[in-house]
Amino acid sequence: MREAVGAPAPAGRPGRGRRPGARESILDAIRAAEPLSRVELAKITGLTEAAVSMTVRRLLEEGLVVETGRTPTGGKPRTLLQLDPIARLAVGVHLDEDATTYVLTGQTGGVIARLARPASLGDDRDSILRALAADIDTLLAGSGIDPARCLGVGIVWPGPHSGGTPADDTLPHLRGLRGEELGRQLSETTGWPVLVENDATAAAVGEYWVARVGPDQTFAALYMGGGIGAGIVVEGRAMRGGHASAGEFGHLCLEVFGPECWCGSRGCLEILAGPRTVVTAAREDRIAAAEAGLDPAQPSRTVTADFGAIARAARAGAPHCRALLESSARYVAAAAETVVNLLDIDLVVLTGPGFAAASAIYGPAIMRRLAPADAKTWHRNVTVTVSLAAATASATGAAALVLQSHLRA
Amino acid sequence: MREAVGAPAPAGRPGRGRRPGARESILDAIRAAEPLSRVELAKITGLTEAAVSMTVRRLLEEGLVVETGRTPTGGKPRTLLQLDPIARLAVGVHLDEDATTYVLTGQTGGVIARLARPASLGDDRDSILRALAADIDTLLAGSGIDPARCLGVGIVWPGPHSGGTPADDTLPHLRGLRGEELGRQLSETTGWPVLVENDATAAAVGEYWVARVGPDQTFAALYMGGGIGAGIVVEGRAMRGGHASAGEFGHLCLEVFGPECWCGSRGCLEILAGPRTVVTAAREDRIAAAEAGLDPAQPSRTVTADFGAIARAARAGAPHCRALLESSARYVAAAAETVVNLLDIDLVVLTGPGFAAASAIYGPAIMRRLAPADAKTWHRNVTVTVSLAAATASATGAAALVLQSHLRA
DNA sequence: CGGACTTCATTCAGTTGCTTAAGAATGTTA
DNA sequence: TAACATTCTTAAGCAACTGAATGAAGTCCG
Repeated sequence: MREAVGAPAPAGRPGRGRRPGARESILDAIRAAEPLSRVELAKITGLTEAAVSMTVRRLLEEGLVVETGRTPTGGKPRTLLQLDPIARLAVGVHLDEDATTYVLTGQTGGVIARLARPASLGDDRDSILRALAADIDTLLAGSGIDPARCLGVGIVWPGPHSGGTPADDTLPHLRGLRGEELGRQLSETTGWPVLVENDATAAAVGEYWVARVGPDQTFAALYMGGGIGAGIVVEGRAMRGGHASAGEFGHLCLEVFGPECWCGSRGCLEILAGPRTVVTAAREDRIAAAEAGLDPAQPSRTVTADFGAIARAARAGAPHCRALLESSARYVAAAAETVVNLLDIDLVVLTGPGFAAASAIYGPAIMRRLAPADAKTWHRNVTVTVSLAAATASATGAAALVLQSHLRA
Repeated sequence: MREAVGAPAPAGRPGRGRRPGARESILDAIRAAEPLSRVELAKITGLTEAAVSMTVRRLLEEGLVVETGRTPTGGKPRTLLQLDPIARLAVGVHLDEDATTYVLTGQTGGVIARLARPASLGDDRDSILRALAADIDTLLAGSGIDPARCLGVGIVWPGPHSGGTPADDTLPHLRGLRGEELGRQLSETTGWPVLVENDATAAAVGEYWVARVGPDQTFAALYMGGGIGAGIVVEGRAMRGGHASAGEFGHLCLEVFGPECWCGSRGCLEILAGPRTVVTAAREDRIAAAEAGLDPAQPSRTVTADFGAIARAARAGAPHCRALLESSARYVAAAAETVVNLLDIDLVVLTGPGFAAASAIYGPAIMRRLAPADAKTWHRNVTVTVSLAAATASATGAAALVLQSHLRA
């Protein structure tokens, strides 16, 4: 068991004097496979039973962990340990193209309270920040939980966690705002510590957190909202890349001489089969548009909303919409295969509103694409699943990042 | 500065009680930027000056590091530290399709002695193993170096470091041999500790080692020999994937409905533009075959050798050969862009005999492909370079793996 | 030339987080 | 009730690192 999914490193330097972290290993092991006894923890983490005992005592004193029962053995029964779900909490905020979602999440990833707001929270940065702060207060107040237990706020958007702004034209009122500025300003406004993260990366962390993925699994969370991204977790650590823009799954090249993408390159997944492209195609196909109830005279809704409408129509049997999605899915499947091959991924999780709406098409397409080479050459066993909480995965992941960065200390 | 490029983890568990490793950080820092003084090391590694001082003393006692001068400052001059290039050595062996290469390498990655042998060392496993052992002894004996300084043998092949065998039909006499068996058997035959590694991964480690790449750079070594692979190093650690088959760069999908690849999928880079495909195309094009001196009646040589001939012809101005390589390069460039976008790579190094022969075509093609989106969207600065020692990069990397796994302790 | 100053490096005491080894607690089985 | 099995805790020791003070080796300047 290695280190767990990481928040952005505290600073350029390695944590001074940090040890491999019995605390962290133990908390992560319990999270992934609770309930566990001390002896089991020792086996899993590779620590001594003595070390586990001491560390667990501290965790019990802090209230992070609780004893919840015993299982009989040949000798003294094991005392089982679990995380106290509400011992520590964090707020996750997801700034998406078509909605703003707030969740209050405990150590086990369970959603304790949630709040949905329209995407547009105000006309300028200041009013948006004030609205965010007010909503966070409302969420905490409404939950009935002691705010002292809340460790901070994680905020998630389609941009990188630092060093840049969202690349496409979502979030118009925040345009030009860099991740670190957003974090600092929101921290000043709310008084909470704030972490900023990319939506796909956060979704991956959230999935790692709530779906009890083990640190031994290499996994990718494919996220479809207004665009497509991927969060990649290797040995329990989220990959962010040198400049915090890893996971640009939408800009994998799938056609060397394909159409020009807005990113400046050609044949990207996004331009060939991204949700925006699907929506555009549906609006241009009179039958598909009618199937999905897309009004050509009123092109105003968000990509996510339109895509959802297309997916609903396809589920209801509409052939043109279904064909559009099937076509998109073949590209997404090839891109998924690329990622799986390049990184030797064990587990692919589909998440975000796009895949939540259309997983019945995309999931099987990916599995069909992976199957032949898996059987013939790689002899691996890649699992493709759909997130159980695709709609809130990113917000939960944002909160999980905050929790983890604090529980590590 | 994080942990350095990793040898395969000692065992499933985390090294029991391993500390973040002042030793490792310091050695890695010196390797990447020697000469350095103790105070500089403290700054770079984040350790205290006291800790650096103590650790360096031990390294001096062990002879790993030497003091090599002073630089004046305002006060007491700094004593500069360097690695002793021949304090510890390791043998790297590269089992390639068309040759077997041995290198004896010191701590700084410099090649102290080398030996080249034909690819086919024998007709069965036993005689191959005996030939390997004999050649390793010859190399060591001929170098005039005390064998006690040699830490072991790294062996590199086109297969995974464990859990599998080379996927294509190279190395016919070793067919069916698994990585861990090869390592164990060679260890028994030679008496040295043996590590097995994939050729592309080893090339990446070798490049990290000799080209003084810093742990802060995310980089990919693209390796072209009889096929195409990639070794990826993130935060100073080589990515191997859950089942040791990461870096299957040759099986990125670049044409969703492309031709069927031998891996069982479609449109893979390998089948569209891999060296084997280039060679086949050249042999089928009468003019290109003539340009490269490929005899259609005698199709026996290796892919690597034929590809080299094509590249030489192209360098000499042969238009058909050049066109074939340009065509291949456009696919490779798109695949490189995919990797760069997905993992936020800073540095791409081209290595292996294939790229060594044809880097003049592939390098610029990759840069041309990356440029527009870099300028328009990503605002990053990806460096594309050619390995200075492409021919021996893998063997050097194999040796580097051995050195590192020992110097960490 | 000698003292002040600057910077590099080391020493020493104290803390932390583990390890090993022994032992206490808590059950089952005969 | 004694013997056993297993889980968990305690105690002593070690290794690595930190912080703060000290020593060492130069430059600068009157």
